[in-house]
Amino acid sequence: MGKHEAVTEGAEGPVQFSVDRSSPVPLYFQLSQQLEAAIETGKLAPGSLLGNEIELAGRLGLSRPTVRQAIQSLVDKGLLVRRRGIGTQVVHSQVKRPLELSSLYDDLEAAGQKPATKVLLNTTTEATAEVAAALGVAEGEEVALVERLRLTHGEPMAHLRNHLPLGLIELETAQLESTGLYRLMRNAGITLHSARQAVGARVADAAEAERLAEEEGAPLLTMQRTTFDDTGRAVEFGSHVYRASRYAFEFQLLVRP
Amino acid sequence: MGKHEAVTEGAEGPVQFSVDRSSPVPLYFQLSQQLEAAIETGKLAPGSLLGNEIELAGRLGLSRPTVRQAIQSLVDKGLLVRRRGIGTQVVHSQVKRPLELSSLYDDLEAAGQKPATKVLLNTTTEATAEVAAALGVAEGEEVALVERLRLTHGEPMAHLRNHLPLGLIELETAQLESTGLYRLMRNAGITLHSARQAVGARVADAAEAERLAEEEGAPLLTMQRTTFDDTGRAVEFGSHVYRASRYAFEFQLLVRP
DNA sequence: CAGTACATAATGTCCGGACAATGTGACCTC
DNA sequence: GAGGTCACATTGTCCGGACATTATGTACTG
Repeated sequence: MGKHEAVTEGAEGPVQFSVDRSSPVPLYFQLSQQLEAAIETGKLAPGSLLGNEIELAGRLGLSRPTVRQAIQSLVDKGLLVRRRGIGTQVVHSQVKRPLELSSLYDDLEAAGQKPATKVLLNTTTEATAEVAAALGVAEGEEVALVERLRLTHGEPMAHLRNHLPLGLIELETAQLESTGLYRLMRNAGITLHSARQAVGARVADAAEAERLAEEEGAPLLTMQRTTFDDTGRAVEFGSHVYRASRYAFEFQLLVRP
Repeated sequence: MGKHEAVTEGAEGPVQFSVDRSSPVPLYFQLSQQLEAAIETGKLAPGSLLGNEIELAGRLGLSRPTVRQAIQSLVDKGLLVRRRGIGTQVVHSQVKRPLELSSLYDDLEAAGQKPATKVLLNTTTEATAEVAAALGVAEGEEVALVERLRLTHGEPMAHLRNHLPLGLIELETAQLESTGLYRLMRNAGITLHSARQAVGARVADAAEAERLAEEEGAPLLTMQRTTFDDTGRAVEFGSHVYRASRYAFEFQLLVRP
């Protein structure tokens, strides 16, 4: 199969793109990945124009809709901005990543913190009113309960309590200690779709302080999260407490046009 | 101009859609709005199939790409889920709204809380190292500074401190007390694009406690936010403190597939 | 010199079709 | 009856074109 190539004027000379029609990877996806890589490595400088869609399509041997689909996916990610009559520009700010439904485990791992997990509890319990409402089950119904302590550098960082409906996934303590809950759920074939979160703060009582190696009255960051799969089922309800002295939520968010 | 209509089987009978080709509103947008309205009012029941794209297009007198564009926008909003070989389903969870770059003012107003704002400070100051780094200006450069107290039911809820580059917008105290900062910026022609946020917690010191009518040692929720416009300029740096006893961040987020 | 009108360039919208990939269910075979 | 095979339905990808809309710059006009 022939490879088509195209050149776009970057900051330090031209940037090359090419697509492989014999690959099973969709053409628009090939292009969007190359564009994203070029942007992230700085080969496409912030603020620079991308060159018009028609010509880019022609040079790559693609149709304009395909090129547009590639560009659109990066616009949705916040990496590009389109201006009618002007062109498409590389956004010029420190966009890192938008808010994702990532687990604390993944966050820490990405930050190179090598998180450790200690499973305090892995059992079942009767759903309280709050848990039942969140998971959409009857009050008093049996649900899975996991309590974990997340540590970095041997120091506790957060206390995580999760309730899950039964029959969804078999949680083994060993797995829980070696990876994050979301990864386990994804591996079990559950398609995470959305989550509803609430973030607040309170001060530690004696028991919490003890668990987290803080003093009584220390500030704590709290998060409650209900996660849904793509059928709309609630698949997890989490009630977490973080030491404010050691953790803060950081995220990027995009304005939907 | 002829109107085409289409019927999709909903929960309690058929749902009608129609597009008006004489309208300047894009066809895909007309359709997506009607679909969204039907979903929100429950005329399209959660979990119900949408009917295949080809037929829907035919009945509306639209092409399939146009119908797909309408559906895609709702998939991006998390309202619909596509399954290859199956069809398009109405997601059936309590999706309310994804995380948006909304101001506290809008949040409270939407919740029917009638927020009041008291401007404590509306002046300029020299940028500290932190502010300079966030706004991308030189340390010591003159920037605008606004401090506001946000109240509901006569009770303080949050202390808001914002730094802005000079020359971007003229902030008048009267306007600041009657609406939110983001709305003022949008009205001034600034296109908000993305923001980087950090949410943490700490306990109140004596001065903060006094300002917020809390006691010393009370838990506070803190947020720092840098907002960028679509050219990548930092247009605002906010450093806010909320009374944890009266406020928590709530939001919905979607998993990007 | 200022203001308008026009040409130009780029993205936005829309069409009609083609083939591929995938999940479901029915049918058939053993 | 159990299992595999195949037809079918549906979304996924891609094409090539057409016209509309909007912003920019230029040339013309008063």
